[in-house]
Amino acid sequence: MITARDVAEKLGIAVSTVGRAMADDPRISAKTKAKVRKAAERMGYVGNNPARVMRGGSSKLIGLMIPDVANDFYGSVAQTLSTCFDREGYGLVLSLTGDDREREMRQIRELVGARVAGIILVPTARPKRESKRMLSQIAHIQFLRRHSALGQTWFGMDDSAVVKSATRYLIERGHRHIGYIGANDVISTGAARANGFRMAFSESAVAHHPELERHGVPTVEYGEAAAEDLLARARRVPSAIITGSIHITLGLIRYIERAKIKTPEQLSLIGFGEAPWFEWWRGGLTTIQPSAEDLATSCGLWFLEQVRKGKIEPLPAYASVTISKLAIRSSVAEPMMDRRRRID
Amino acid sequence: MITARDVAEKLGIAVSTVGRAMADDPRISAKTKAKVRKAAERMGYVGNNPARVMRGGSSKLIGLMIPDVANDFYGSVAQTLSTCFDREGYGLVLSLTGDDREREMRQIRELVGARVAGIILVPTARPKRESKRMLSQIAHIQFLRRHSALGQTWFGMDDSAVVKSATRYLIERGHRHIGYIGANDVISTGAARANGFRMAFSESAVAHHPELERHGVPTVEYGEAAAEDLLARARRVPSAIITGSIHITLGLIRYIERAKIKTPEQLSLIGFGEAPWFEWWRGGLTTIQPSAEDLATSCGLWFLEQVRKGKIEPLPAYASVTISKLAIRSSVAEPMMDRRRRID
DNA sequence: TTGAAAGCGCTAACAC
DNA sequence: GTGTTAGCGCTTTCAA
Repeated sequence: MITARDVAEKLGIAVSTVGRAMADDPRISAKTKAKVRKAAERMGYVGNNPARVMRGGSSKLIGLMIPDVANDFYGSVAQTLSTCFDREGYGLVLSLTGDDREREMRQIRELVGARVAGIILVPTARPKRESKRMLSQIAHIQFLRRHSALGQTWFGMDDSAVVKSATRYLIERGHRHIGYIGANDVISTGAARANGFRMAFSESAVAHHPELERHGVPTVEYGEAAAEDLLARARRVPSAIITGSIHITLGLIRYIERAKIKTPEQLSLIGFGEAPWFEWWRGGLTTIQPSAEDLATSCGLWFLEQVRKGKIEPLPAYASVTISKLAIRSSVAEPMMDRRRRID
Repeated sequence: MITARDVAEKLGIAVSTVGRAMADDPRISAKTKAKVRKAAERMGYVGNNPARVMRGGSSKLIGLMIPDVANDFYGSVAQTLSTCFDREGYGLVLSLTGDDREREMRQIRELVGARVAGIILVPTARPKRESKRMLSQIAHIQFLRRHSALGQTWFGMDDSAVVKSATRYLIERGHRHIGYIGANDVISTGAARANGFRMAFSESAVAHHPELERHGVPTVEYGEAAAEDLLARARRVPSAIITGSIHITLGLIRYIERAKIKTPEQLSLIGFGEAPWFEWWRGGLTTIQPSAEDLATSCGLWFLEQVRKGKIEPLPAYASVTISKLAIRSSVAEPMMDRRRRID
């Protein structure tokens, strides 16, 4: 592979001159610059970033650690961030944790080893001590989920507030037995969203039934199983279900389709997340809708700014909350009369 | 950040010993290895990959260049490859081209600059000359689409065959006016799939109507516009439509939903791609289904093997075709009788 | 079994 | 305006 030295020798000048010309150093004459540029172009010279990094430069690479990328939400996040970074000449290293702390730790090690300029991460439920220590050596920012032990820099959404308003929406429509399926409390968003769910009841003087809550690992499989479990109840069968995670929403839908449950006649639904097809599913799935693009854009721009300023750990403490909306479509109806009578 | 020298000094030994111990060199005594490992662990030492690369090592980073990542197909591809690479200690650099050749060229330059070990790419319609030249310096493999000018290494699918069989499926069900919306012929998969469409007619002695074909850039917007255009015809309105791209399928569905067209009563449909919700959309969308996982897995494993063997350009000429299937669901019916009479 | 030293490609400090 | 040189952190001879 062609090096700056090759270009220099071909032109009979010094390597440093080549370097300066390529970096558009003001001390170099326009004539030399043109000469160097042309030769570099012709010879197919592309600067060696690892060498630059070793000299103390920043790596132009940013790590993104997310649970997975095969769904609309994280897909959009990756898409938005990659595009955002690309505009500033930064590349995106994609690390998938699978929500597994061991894998998370290995990935952090890889990223630190690659000397990325920074890391944006959706932390797992309980990051390992080693992960924390490694992160403390490198500029990083938490996305969506948050652990105070991982730093004070976080971009997230209004988890509690939006779930509360979705729950209130159901209560106002007459639902009294509302099921909730969400992530475990060890995940910060899981705790916040469940909390929003409960707050809606305490603020409305309608009884909250803890036995209608289900919490677990946010996967499609868990969502499907929890939905089945919740609807198999002998009494206080929920007339509506709210989900607090994208994967769980997919699992719930999978179950509803499998069990051929009529919505919203037999069951009202409020899903979580953002996918084009939610608009079409059975005439439209009402969802709690965080904006992946807004969230990722604000996070990406802010982070780039810090990285470019050469900010090292710790980054300034900063919390940004992106407001979500409740996209009202057709999956919520009033509960069936007979059932409501029986219940109240 | 802690270096090998720091560890060496703390232990009063030479850097080379530290390096060898970390690399599990057989010449180093077990005792020394243990000592070094423990110190490294305690001090939070993580080897500097850029430095290794400069020494001549490989970078443990592989570039993936795809048009976008915010859809189920490419999302799965990225997911599968990232997981596959991770197991072997390789990281994935995600570059999105947006199907734009300028952006593609810049991204290639970035990847070459980062000295990635190799590149897996879905090339744009007409890569720039400069892109070709840069790629010739680095191990790379084409994915899905293929340009002979970019090398002889390719992993793709049975584009022509599967579209042919899907078309035949419609013909056998009595459809005579079948619309096709696919990518431009400058994209290799676009040409191959359109070809399969035409072959189905020539093999079945049913007239092929070129005016029912639409070709353009494979985007949601184009798919939506082409669908509208195709269904606005005064005569020979298609009784069925096949799509030859994921994005175009999404655009077609968007139009069908917007125009409130009944499927399959008014129009039969065969989509392209793989998304969980295709199974549910209006009782099930029949689709041409390439397996993103299979495709990505075979490509990833083969490529890793080459990269690990330290293979440089040109990679051995190799073409692998992953077989797709036609997932038959409920979006195809026989054409309406009156229309069929009128047509024949 | 371990140490010393060279050198990968680049940039920045210091000449001239 | 351009050249010379040192050194980033690592691995790999070559010595011991």
